[in-house]
Amino acid sequence: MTDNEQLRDKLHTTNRRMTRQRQLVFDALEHSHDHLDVESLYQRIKAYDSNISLPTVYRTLAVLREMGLVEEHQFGENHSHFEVAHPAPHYHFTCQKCRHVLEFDAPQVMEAARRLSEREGLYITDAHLFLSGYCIECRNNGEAQ
Amino acid sequence: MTDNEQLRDKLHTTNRRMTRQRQLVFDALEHSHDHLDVESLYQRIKAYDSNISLPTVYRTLAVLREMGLVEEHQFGENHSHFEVAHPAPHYHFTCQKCRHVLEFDAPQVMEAARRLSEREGLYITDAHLFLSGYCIECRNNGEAQ
DNA sequence: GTCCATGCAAACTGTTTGCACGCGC
DNA sequence: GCGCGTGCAAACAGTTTGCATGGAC
Repeated sequence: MTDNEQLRDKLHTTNRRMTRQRQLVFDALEHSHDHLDVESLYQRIKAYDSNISLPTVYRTLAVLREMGLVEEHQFGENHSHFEVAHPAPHYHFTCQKCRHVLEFDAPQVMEAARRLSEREGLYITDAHLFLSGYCIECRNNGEAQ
Repeated sequence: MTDNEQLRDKLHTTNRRMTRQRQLVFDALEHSHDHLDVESLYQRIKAYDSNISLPTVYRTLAVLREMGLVEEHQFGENHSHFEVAHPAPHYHFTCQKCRHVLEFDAPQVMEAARRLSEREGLYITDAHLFLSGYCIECRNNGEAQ
């Protein structure tokens, strides 16, 4: 099943329509392996459809997130970043200087979450581990530490 | 050393002045063992000084955070929550239904961070682990899961 | 043809800034 | 008294909403 079929399918089973705009937003996220904020995403999509509006991008992202196709992250900023949902849990480090994002996994985190949920009777649906500091390049440039 | 002396001291060593407003903001955070958002904090402080302004609360929080006396958290919302800084690293779970915040520690997290930083040459200054889901009360009330 | 999705403009929330006055040191 | 801190109002960034038109099914 191609990604677009997956999108069409998920939309159909939730009584939503496949539109050019939704396809464009999803494609843009798929083809960027970055963690785009809404404004950057909007700019990229405008290259393919100069008429698309920012509210449509926001509404589409909300729909995609609701359907579980994309994930939203804050990264300690006042705006959101989005990426296509990965099957495996994964976490993020961002450099405070160059804003580069590094993804990593750490099975210890789900283990800690599992223990906590057992002890406290929680039902945990989301786990975000967000590290920040300085990456090796920024450290070497003497820009910090 | 009392907490107010600690505040006065930190202010002094960073060439800042002790004001009634700064004292009030710090006190309010100290006496609430919650994770207040700025609006709630503002409302509480207004009970002691009805003239204090919201920008002053924001400016004071920025100063306290810079001095390392308070910590800021996002909790996946579009506004910030603040708490007095704890010596030990600690993490948060919030219930998506009742918004209750549970603090916990998990040494595995710093261990994972340490390994990652060694492997990638990072200098890590902050680690936030944020879990969310449903607390035991909200599960039992059949409100979710 | 029906009704959901879009574009536009305007509203809204959380936060920050410019500026003149006031108070800590 | 000097200059940082405050209150007020206004600006700002990111996001959401109301509404009339347009397009998916």
